[in-house]
Amino acid sequence: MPLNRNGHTGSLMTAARPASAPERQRDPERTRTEILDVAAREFARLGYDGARVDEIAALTRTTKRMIYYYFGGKEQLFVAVLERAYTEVRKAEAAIDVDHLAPLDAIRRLAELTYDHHLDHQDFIRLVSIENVHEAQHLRTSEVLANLGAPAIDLITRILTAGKADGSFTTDVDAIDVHMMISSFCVFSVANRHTFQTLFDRDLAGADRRAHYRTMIGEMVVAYLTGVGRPVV
Amino acid sequence: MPLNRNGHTGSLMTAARPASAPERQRDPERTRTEILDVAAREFARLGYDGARVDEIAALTRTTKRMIYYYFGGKEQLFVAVLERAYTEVRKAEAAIDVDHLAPLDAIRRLAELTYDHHLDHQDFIRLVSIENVHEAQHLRTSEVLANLGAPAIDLITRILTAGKADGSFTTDVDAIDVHMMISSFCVFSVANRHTFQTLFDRDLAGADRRAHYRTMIGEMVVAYLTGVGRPVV
DNA sequence: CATAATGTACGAACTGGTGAGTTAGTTCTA
DNA sequence: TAGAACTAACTCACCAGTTCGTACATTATG
Repeated sequence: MPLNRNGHTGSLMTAARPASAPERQRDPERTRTEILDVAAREFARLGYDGARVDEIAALTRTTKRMIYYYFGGKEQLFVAVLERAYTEVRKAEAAIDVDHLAPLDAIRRLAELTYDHHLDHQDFIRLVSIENVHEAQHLRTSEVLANLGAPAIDLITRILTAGKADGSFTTDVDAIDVHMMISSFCVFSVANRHTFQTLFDRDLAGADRRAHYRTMIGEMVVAYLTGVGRPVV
Repeated sequence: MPLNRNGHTGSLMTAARPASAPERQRDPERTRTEILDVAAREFARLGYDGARVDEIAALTRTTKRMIYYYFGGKEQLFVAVLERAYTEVRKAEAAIDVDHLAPLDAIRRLAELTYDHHLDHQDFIRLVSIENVHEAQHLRTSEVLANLGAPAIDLITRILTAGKADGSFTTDVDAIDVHMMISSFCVFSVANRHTFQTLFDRDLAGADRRAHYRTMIGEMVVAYLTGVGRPVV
């Protein structure tokens, strides 16, 4: 299992060794990252209480003692996992560029990109669900994650402002509500996939339905922003 | 703590005793129900692995032994909790009557009623989230819950058929997708309440916002069913 | 009095966490 | 530059408290 990510804030930032370099026996960067990788999988798979520190350690090339050495405890490890996951998502969001599109196309595109992003990061959605069961008690204690939602809202605000200015949006709505509308659809598709499948015999996240639901969320948002208040024919 | 619910499928359905009757020392019906009530709260609050059998027993007037006597184990207890919760929700859904309304009003009303129902049963939504973390493994083993989604879909199908017939719905969409659209919004409002609050400083389930979001989901559905495909002004 | 219902006490396995000692790799010094 | 000195990184063995589950005794009730 190759390790290639690097998000550690060490005091001395060691440059990534070239592939030809001899494998170090001691590599704090690698150890930390590997623990986080495994922990993220285990927490997403089994929940906070379901995941076992011993098992996480066993799936690592290091020992349980190292988890306590680097993170302090199970709870702090979970917070670290959440922090890294949210930070990565934020980076992906920041890469979204729809400013060059007309407002209607921009908001549709944003919805579709959000949908794809959620479907591609199902473990992250699971972690968020788990954190909600715990009433966001870990997220709340993290300082790293303060004001993490702002950039996404700013983007939507820009689109809404432009759309109202040029008359393409007729519905008066605020950015957080639009974000919530898009998120709810995308999150539900992943988070409630299993009970929905059981009750309605339809896999919301199945590869064969992705295109359909991607289009649907785009149309939903556009219909809402252009349709409410317009007289029905 | 008064007990008043009664959903047990005992072999002999004992009629509810009048309030004046002497309190029985042994009352399997009451014991079973009380265990289910407490277990539902604890599982919803802490998740499957977070909830403790000893703690559930302690919050009951009976002992842990009775949990094993009546349900067999922690896992079967959780399944019983899910079964009762889903069955109650089904009853509430069956009580919804919008057949007398015009299609547009009917679908809007259904969305609004669904929203209220979700907000009033947040513990149920939590149980569903928890069950999804476990990939619906308990729900799948339950025979009681087979085809539980059918009535809800049938109702939507009737409304959609009527709306297409009289021309008030222009968008071609199937009933399960409409259900999913409504559910995603309502479920998200409750299930992701805590992380959303933390990131965006807005309580989606706050009493002061319920009217706003109830209206919003109604308008969303109506806009989607009437708006997609119509030329934008 | 037969039996369904209930309480008591206990145990085996697990689980998060830690004390204490060891080693790889770096840096300082003569 | 040899090697001493130092420290971060690491291993091992273990513990104390917990947690699900059960054997066995007891009592209410029809």
